[in-house]
Amino acid sequence: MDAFFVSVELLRRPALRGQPVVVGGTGSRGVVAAASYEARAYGVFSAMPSARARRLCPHAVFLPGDHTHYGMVSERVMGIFRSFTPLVEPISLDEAFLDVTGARRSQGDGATVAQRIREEVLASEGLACSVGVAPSKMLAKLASEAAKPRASIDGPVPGEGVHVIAPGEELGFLHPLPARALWGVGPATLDRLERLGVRTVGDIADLPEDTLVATLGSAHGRHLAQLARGIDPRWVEADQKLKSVGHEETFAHDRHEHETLTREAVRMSDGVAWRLRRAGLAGRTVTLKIRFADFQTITRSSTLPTTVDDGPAVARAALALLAAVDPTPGVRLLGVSVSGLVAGAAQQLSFEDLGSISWHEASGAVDAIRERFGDRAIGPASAVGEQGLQVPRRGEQQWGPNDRGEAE
DNA sequence: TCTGGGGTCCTGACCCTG
DNA sequence: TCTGCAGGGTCAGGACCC
Repeated sequence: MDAFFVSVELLRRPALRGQPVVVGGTGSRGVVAAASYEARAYGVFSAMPSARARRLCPHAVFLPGDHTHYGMVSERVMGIFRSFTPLVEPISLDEAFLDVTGARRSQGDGATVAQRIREEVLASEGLACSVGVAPSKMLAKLASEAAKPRASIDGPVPGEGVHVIAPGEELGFLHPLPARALWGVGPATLDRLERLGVRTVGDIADLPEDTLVATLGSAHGRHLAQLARGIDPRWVEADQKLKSVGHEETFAHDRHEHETLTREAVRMSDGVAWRLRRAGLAGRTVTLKIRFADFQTITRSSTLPTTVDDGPAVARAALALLAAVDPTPGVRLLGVSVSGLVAGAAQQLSFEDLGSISWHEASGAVDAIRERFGDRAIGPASAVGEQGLQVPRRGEQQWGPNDRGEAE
């Protein structure tokens, strides 16, 4: 999807069309989630600190993101994709891989299917998307980027909408691209590659695989060597299993006291456990993540004897890890996640009782109350702060806190 | 300039076990 | 009993993706 979050907002606020619009965190610690092509012309890009975006483009309209709404629109768009092929692998809210090999006889070739998908998404949702058609996932992804509109100081330059890389054309397309274009080449890898004199994907392809392995490690080196030669054997996987569920928040102001962090950890544990139960999952490993004021980030994890899916059990493990951390230098981010997931309820019930019922049964009652009265109707008493009960919702603070310290 | 949130995957260190 | 080794699990950190 092209500038997905911005495009969705423009449907709700058509008066903003043609203006620089930025969606993301609006506080001083927020980041840009998406920028309209008009804003991009000023050098505003996603993942950029919002404060910097404001300096670059002070007259832009800044909107807080609405993750819930984007999620609903995304579901509908994915539904359109699935009407063309069941083999849809979502990468994010606004991107997906589609394997249309089996649909060619009934729907036409890749380019035809791509064009029909674009027309359908535009007609149903009013949203523009760009499609890459290629023999492999990585090439399709790069082709879709080649098909996108471009920002310029004279306004957005329309893209071709559909870009096709036919068999035999892979290396001609791939090798002139900058090395950074390859999936798996981020700032750190690029830095190492540049020390080898690498500038383009073709340069990577010219390097012996042994050199890449010695520079980047075995798995990463071999993987990049293959990608640079246009070899990408990964299939489109329609039903990928979730491997971890977590929640983390950057605070508007650093926290220095154990008491505050304990309350936050209980609140997050409750939210994570609730999401696990709704997904029908339970996990064994609880990880606590802490980012200090100087941006040093540590993780501490604990693997439990049995799987857990209730808030008190997750919180117990998280608080035990938190107890060993000194928060006095200032903590800017706290996170709780659960991994080692298995389908189904927790293996063993907690022995702690609430009178005559177990925590597991209590969690079921909590879920029923939230189902009926909303997610903030009930929660752990120890998580109640000055603003009342704050059960974390997935993505509600996706792009950073506002300066009042509230979720956006 | 001052850096979000939700994820996945990889690597290396360390420990335990056979 | 001690030592070496291999393999697996755990833990922590880093890099990357959108």
